[in-house]
Amino acid sequence: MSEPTADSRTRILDAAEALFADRGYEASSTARIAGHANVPKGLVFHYFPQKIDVLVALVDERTFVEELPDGPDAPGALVEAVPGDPAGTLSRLARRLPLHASPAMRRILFREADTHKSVRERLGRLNSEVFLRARRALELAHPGARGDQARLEAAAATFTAVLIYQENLAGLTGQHIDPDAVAELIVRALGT
Amino acid sequence: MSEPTADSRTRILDAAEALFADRGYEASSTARIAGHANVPKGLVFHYFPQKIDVLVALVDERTFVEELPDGPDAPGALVEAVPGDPAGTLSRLARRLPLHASPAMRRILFREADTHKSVRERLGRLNSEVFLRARRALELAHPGARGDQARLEAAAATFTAVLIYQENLAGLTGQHIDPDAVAELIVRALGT
Amino acid sequence: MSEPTADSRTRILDAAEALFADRGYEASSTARIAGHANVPKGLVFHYFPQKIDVLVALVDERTFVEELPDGPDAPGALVEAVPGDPAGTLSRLARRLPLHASPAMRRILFREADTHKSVRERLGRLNSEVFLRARRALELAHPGARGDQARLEAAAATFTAVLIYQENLAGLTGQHIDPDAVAELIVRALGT
Amino acid sequence: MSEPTADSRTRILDAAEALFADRGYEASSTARIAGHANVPKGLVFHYFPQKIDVLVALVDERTFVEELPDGPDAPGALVEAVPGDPAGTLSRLARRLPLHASPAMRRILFREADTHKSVRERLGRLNSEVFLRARRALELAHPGARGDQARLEAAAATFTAVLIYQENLAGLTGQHIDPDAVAELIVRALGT
DNA sequence: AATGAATGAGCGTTCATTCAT
DNA sequence: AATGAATGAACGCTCATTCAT
Repeated sequence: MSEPTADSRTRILDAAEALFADRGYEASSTARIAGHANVPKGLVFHYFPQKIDVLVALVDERTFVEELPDGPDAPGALVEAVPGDPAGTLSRLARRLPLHASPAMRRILFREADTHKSVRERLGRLNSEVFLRARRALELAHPGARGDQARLEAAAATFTAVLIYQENLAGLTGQHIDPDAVAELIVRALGT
Repeated sequence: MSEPTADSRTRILDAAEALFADRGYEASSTARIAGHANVPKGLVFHYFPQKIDVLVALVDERTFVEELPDGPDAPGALVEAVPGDPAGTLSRLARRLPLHASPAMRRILFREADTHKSVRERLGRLNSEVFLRARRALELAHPGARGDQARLEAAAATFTAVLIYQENLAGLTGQHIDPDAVAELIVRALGT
Repeated sequence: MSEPTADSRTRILDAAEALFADRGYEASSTARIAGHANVPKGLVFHYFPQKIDVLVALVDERTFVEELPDGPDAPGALVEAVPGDPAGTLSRLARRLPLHASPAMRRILFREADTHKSVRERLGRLNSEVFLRARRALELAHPGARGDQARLEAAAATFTAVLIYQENLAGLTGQHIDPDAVAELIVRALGT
Repeated sequence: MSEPTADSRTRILDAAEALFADRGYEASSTARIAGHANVPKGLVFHYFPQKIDVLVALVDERTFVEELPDGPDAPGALVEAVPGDPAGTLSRLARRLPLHASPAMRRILFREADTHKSVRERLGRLNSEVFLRARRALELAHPGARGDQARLEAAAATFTAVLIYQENLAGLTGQHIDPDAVAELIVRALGT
């Protein structure tokens, strides 16, 4: 038995996700959200007392940053890590960002981050996570790099920044950056 | 000796610069701009027929991307370039972005880029300029890197991205990146 | 027993009808309409998304052109027609214009016709209807007038124009025209 | 020697004439008039202290109702009158309205009449004049019609109304009326 | 006579939010 | 839980008019 129409709350969130991604939070009125969701205007405020709560709920419920389980040294924590192949490891990380979110939610995450604290926090968590993984991957690949802690951090931070903002940057500046090339670069910089 | 009161148009732009940087373009009403500038509401529209024209005027008049003079090989074109010291050259570039703009205008440039074409274009110009200079610096430092054109470009693009977005990224993700460390990293990656 | 207060939408239309008739559409602000209707400004736009929709609604809902029922020869189609008494027939038509509308709506109909298409269309319908009835009346009265089709049409058009614009003309030019006298004139012109 | 550019006052009136005819008095701002006239905004108010004065000046200076000279029986007063040819006389009147005004000024005259007293007065004068001439023409043609004074007046008023509003009516109702046919009709109505 | 900056009331419209039902 | 009428502050913008120069 297939579901009937999704329930109102879900439909409201669906509509908001599409609209926020398309035109931004400010430019999406609650009335329009209700219209797209095909629910009466008042119902939006029944579920979400303030407009901002819709955004918060979206970020809470529809983005998920996959965190490294257990301690930093837990076995199997980093599926993509392959000792001895640091560039490949980073490339795989690039292709499997530890972020579960629709493309629309990704756009929202970047677009609203500088105006809304809860969004910014989620983005910060994503950043930490990617940074952590990149650093771990580099550590695993270069067991000797211990003395170069500072350089390793800079490498991980650089990779993280480029990786997370890649899409965004291309839209703003028109310049495309290939994450694989950056991965290779980073690895060379730390190379034997 | 204090200046006489600046003329109204300047006061309007001053107020807008401060407000746009502080709360964003959308959230700064024309009435508030007029209030801060201490001019009547109508005067804003006397000088700037549409609100967006205030933003455009700010970007036009208060940001300036310093472009490389003459041809690509003009002497003195790249004041920060010192052959044989690529890392230092990049570091100097990091400290002297070819962008003349107040801190407030920089915030505006990054913040409004994805919503307003004219802002995006200015940012694109800045990006190109930094990329060009970074690439030139790396070429000068590594005359032998000719065969590695692709890697050189990736290096320049990576450095540019980190450099331009550094401030922004720190605000969004809480992670600080030291441009000097990135410069050193990049240079190492291109190796001897 | 006085009616309970009419609902808001009705009160808005009442206020607009009075104001549009009194000072014209352009000169009646939405704020003033709301004030007269004793409703908050925003409510006007709840019911009528654009100001023009108020005028359109008035014309749609508060003017009605009574069209000739059935086919052109339907019995009883033209209640005022009395064969053999064409002047009387026209006079009766003059006294019972096939237009159901308050005096205020009539003023609005004439006043806004040249600026607003929907008003003009309604007025055009009224004109056609009066013309049709006048022509029919003359045909019934002068069964022999078949050869004079052109003259008959001119007569009907003349009568229609004078009849419909009578009130308007008196206001503009100060000259009053007696529809009965025109009816008699028209009939004489078409001879025995 | 041809004139240099017309003087400012004239240019302002030219611009206002074109704009008022095109979009109406209310919808033509003084700033736009100044723009079209290529004069500074302030100058409009130098010549015409209030906006309405522009309209008044246009009507005063650019429309002229040619009045019957001398007394009502002055010889040669009615150039188009030809005793014995009343229909022809009326037709000639239709073709040579005693109104000197550009097509633009005619539009203004009809359009603004119901909102502006000075315009309405000028239109009233035109109406009287046409009425007078039509009545005189009919009197000359039908010397015996003395007993029918009332009918003669109705005939003249009908002809006047149709003649003056002909163009206007066609625009509003889509119905065209041929003044010659009306002339013939009127004359038949008074016929021998 | 000529100029354009200055003024402020008012306009149509939007919108988040409230609330009685 | 569900509804949509009601509310009023605020928004971007227009405009006739004033006035110092």
